[in-house]
Amino acid sequence: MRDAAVTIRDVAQAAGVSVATVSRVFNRPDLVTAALRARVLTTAERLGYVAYGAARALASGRSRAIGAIVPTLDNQVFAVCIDALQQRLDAHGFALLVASAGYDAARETREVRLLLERGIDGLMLVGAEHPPAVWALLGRRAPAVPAVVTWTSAAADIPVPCIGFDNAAAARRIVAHLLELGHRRIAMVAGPTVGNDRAAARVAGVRAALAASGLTLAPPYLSERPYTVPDGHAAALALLSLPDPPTAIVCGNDHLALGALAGARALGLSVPRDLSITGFDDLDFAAYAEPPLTTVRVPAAEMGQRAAEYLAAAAIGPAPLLGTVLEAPVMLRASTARPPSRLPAALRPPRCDRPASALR
Amino acid sequence: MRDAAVTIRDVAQAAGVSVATVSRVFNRPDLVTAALRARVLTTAERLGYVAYGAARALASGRSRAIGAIVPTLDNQVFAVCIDALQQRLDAHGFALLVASAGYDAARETREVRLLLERGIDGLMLVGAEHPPAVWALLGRRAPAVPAVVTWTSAAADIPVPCIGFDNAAAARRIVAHLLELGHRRIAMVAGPTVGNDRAAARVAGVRAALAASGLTLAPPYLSERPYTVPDGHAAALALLSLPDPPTAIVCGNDHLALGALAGARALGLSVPRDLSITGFDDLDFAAYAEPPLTTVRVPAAEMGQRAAEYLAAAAIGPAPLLGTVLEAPVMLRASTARPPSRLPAALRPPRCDRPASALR
DNA sequence: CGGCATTCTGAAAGCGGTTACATTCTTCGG
DNA sequence: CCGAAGAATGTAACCGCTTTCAGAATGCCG
Repeated sequence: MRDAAVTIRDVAQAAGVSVATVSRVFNRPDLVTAALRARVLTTAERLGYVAYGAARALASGRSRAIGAIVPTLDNQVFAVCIDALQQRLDAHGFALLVASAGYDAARETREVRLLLERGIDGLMLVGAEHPPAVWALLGRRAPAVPAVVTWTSAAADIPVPCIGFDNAAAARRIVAHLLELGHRRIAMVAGPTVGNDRAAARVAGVRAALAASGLTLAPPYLSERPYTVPDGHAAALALLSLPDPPTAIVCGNDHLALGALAGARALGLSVPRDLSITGFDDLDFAAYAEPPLTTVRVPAAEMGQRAAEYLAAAAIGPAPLLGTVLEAPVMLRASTARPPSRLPAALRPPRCDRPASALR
Repeated sequence: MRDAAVTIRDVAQAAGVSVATVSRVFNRPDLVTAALRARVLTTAERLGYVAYGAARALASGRSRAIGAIVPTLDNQVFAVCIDALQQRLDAHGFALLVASAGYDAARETREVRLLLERGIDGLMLVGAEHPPAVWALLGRRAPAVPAVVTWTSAAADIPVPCIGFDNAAAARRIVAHLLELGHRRIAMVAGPTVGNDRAAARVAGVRAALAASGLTLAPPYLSERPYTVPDGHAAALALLSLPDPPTAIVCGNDHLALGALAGARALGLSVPRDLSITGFDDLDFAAYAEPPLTTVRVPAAEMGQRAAEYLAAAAIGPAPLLGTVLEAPVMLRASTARPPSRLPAALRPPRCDRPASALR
């Protein structure tokens, strides 16, 4: 395969020095005389020498590669994080191996193993909830492979530092906003909570805020749906066809909220006049939705950057960080307002003198 | 670093066999007796043995890793492609190294070098236009590292296969649709075309379609903007404040279109009654925008999958593929309609008896 | 101008696997 | 029952680079 590739030996020979010197020119340039260094560099350039990472990793014991596993890259919020992670890692000379686990614990374990096999020097994970096998795998190498967990701040029982935000608190704040506006019938369309501590924390936060006002959250006011726009649409339709429809719908993320917005529109409802809707993530379409979406801004890029800084450092020496809680502010926009004083016309039971189709 | 890591030698010793046998158990299991194989596997499992990729790569000459460089992961369309690429690669036992080049040729060259250094067995690139250094680097290893170029179908002068679609044709079709509806004043908000053959091809396509109807495209009807929502907003505002505003705006991607939609709304225009707007990409918010966006569906996931299949194959043996042109259908939705019969009220020059603010 | 501390540079031993080749063990045909 | 072909396993030579250690070159001081 790499038959004709230029190796360090070729460079050494062409420059009339030893391989050790060539190696030093690239790794510890300060140890080599300026003149020699220049000669080697020139020769290397001329020959088109590209050091072979595998050999380097094998000899030095570090791969200068970091792994990251996200639930999916389909969701822009994770993609943004990965983008930031990669750029920052790049600045430190690390490469990024990505894998997506699709919200599946078994697949995640598999990916961790694969990444470890690749000799990664660090690993970024999303969320606090991971199969025990993951932690076991991580600890196997000695010393254990440095890892960070993002998207969460609850560092409770996990053996690695967190760089994230408080999902529950953010959910609480957005519900508090709704309560202040006067809403009492507040429903939630959550993401799937099994194996997903972030989704669960958001539900818990909503529930806590409601409880503080003597309200509760339970099906059918609480529904769990995959994080997609069509699911948000369907969920909103279901909620709004309830005999006692909510005046506000809290969505687990912006995709669900965008769908809910469309659902409300399909029913002839005006948001926020007839119904308030909130999202979570603050993706770039959120501020430009119709109406602009009140949502929680998730510091995706910043998590990526901080994770990169931490992992780059931890790959070299001992880890200087234990936990970081980032801000996740509520972005108040036009999709929330005071609840309507009475049931919106579009939701009222059909009467004989009006076309029943309004309810569809 | 990897002091206490379990090596193949540990497994061999514990299982009472030679390292060669252990290696064979994992790579050519058919060459080992079932009984022995089982014994080795059990021992490996018990010891928690994880083969070290770097050593493997060094000894075998292949890293089983593929690289991918995209302009940015911020744009969902690329993230979707990468997600598909990774999943498919995973099925073939390959890992994925990603990097983003931020539409910057120098940065891209750097990333290619870095990836090559990592010993990748294949590389996915976006678009046909790349600095010569990239091709040089790719050919340096012998045989050359297999590469694919996505997002384009114009395989003209590039030395690697393409898996993509015809940007110009898609743009032509969407403009044809507009022309059929009766539009004559058609403007375009394009992405930055320098160093970006896709953006340039879209402009060319629009121009070709217009030319076929005796129309032309030039500033101020043509403006280039970064691919962001706010830029689409600003561009639409600029276009609509022209003395002779367009009745349709073709946008280089969905982000620009979403911004344009918001811009039109801000001016009090109703889309599509007063103005038609089209996008490109068909991101998941497009169908749920208000109004739903007429756009071109870019086969992002499919390009990722096909690139994975090709690269996985090419990494093993000779490449079985030369070029694939995928469909990029126009999705007709509600953001396009016949042009208004006369200048919309909101765009008419202010008169003394109406508030001038309508124009802002 | 010699001796010693200080730099630089080179030789060579791995790093943890893979794999060509040698060796040993089976299995049969003659 | 012997010998050879064939199957299974072991031996050891790399893969390309880093890094320790020793030796050569240089600079400084007395």
